[in-house]
Amino acid sequence: MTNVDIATIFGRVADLLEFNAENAFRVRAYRNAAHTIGSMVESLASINLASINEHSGRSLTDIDGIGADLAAKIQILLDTGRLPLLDELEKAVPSGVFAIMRVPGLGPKKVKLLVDQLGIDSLEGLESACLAGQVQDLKGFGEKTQAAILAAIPFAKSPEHSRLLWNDADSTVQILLAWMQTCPQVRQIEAAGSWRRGRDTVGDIDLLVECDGTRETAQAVMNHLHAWPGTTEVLLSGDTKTSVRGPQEIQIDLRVVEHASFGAAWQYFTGSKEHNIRLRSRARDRGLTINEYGVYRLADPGEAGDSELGGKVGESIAGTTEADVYGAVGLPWIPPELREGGDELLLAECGKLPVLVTLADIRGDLHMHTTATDGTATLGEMTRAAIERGLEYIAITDHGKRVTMARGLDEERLLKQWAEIDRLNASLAEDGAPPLVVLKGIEVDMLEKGGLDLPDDILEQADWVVASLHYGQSQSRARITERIIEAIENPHVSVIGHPTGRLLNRRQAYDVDIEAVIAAAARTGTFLEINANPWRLDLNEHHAAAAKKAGVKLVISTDAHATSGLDMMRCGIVQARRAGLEACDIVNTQTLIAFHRAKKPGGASR
DNA sequence: GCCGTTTTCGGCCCGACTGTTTTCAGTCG
Repeated sequence: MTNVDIATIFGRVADLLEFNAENAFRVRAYRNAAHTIGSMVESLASINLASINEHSGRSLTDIDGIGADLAAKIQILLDTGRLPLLDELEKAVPSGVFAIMRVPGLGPKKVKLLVDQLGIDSLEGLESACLAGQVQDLKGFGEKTQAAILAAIPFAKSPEHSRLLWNDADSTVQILLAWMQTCPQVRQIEAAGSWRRGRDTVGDIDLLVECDGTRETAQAVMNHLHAWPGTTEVLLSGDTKTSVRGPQEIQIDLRVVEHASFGAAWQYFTGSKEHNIRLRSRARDRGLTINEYGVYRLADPGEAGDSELGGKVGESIAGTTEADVYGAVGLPWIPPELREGGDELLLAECGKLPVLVTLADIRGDLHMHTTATDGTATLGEMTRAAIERGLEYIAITDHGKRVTMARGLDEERLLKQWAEIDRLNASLAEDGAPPLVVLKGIEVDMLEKGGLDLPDDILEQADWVVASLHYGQSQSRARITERIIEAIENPHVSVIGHPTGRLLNRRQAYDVDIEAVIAAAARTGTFLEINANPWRLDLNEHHAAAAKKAGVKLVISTDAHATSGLDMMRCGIVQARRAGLEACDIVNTQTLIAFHRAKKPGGASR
């Protein structure tokens, strides 16, 4: 049982408990546990073993949100691979329920009614019941609800709606912001939600607009979104809030607020939900309450009234800016990338928030391809593009010969490329200080049978060696882990490229003991990559944070296959920020001289 | 089901929108 297995089981228990209308806080406890466990790198099995053997002070109940009961359930899962509670729940609930729950507008209560009263246990059954007019007669349903369900069934039937990659969502966000700014009633507009927190994928887009506070202007702003050429459908529209469907089926939520509430609303709509729950709990402890309109004292509820656009009229403490909202509960402003309901409030409280790395900190890019293998730009073109972007050094890392599909380089072609790089560097340096230094690199492949696809006597001549695993991804966890650790132990390997191999929305990571990989990297001084390609973002934020904790330095690289690929660096930066990384944790924020000093001994030095 | 410089019991974030209602429940974020 891996952490992910256990998290999945707890999530399923939460779903089923919710369907049974169990205590909402019990449901939340299972969901929280699933979320926490799913993002942990340290395996529950090893924590459990350590606590049983009593040679460690750490036990399962030390994990935030895991009490005696859940700890016992985790142990049962580790011992037997099954959870009796889940088996029981699944026996009592028809399996088609989860498909029905995916119909927008149908939650646990309504679905339970459909199941209990009409015996519906599938989407098909639901469809025929609607067509027969049976659904509208149920208590709490009606004609409109029945029609809405019927209209939404195709949506629920279609294959899992995948979330947008952050980079794709970002493009839509930029277009939307520009469009909305052409609306004269818009005084200020910002995007919030998971896009702002920089999650690797984004489920919907949240926009926040400030206007003068009257109903008419709020309506005009919402109408402007309805009129956006990308809007395909208006899902709902009230006094201050509207939702539409946009390109690629993405849902866009727009909220209109007054100036005095803008910061509170931005904070609220940025989330995450868990972060907001913790922040609001903290407010309650201090006799305050936070909503999207501001921070208020918890006194004289009778005095509270409503303004035209909603919100309490009473003793408001803060709300104009986010910093004021955090300040009202005694905290400094917290960067959105850290707002996931982990330990960020604690760090903020004791003044230990990291100073997160920014794009401006980056001096080099250490993973890219050229036309020598599967890139679309030549060595010269990539170099010019890097200079235009203000980089001080780059490493050319075309594929090694194992990647035959990309015409991977053998010894002869690689040495030829390196000679070309020597000449290029010389010409760049002709007029004094070179604008940029090109490093002689290679992306070697970790072979299925072990070892690398180029020999050590070649690799020792390189400035920079990326080792990646492209083949044999379905091998066992033990075998894949062994292959990667063997590469880490090679003195010439500088960094492990995209260490887990995931492709978002397309392919799972290969099965690898990432804890062991991180430990080996720490032991040998090998770097780990945060691959900035929007499909990869690999390592993910949890792994990258664990690497930092273990003392491993990270490299953010674009893996560019075209000059435009160099611009993806910002995606990697966002990922690194989510991991809480500072400039000093990232190798390619260093000057070229410091970078050479930081590499492990074994490679060539310039 | 978790959690505790007030607590081992009694709390647990907060509000908009819709449809079905006649004051509110369910859903969603």
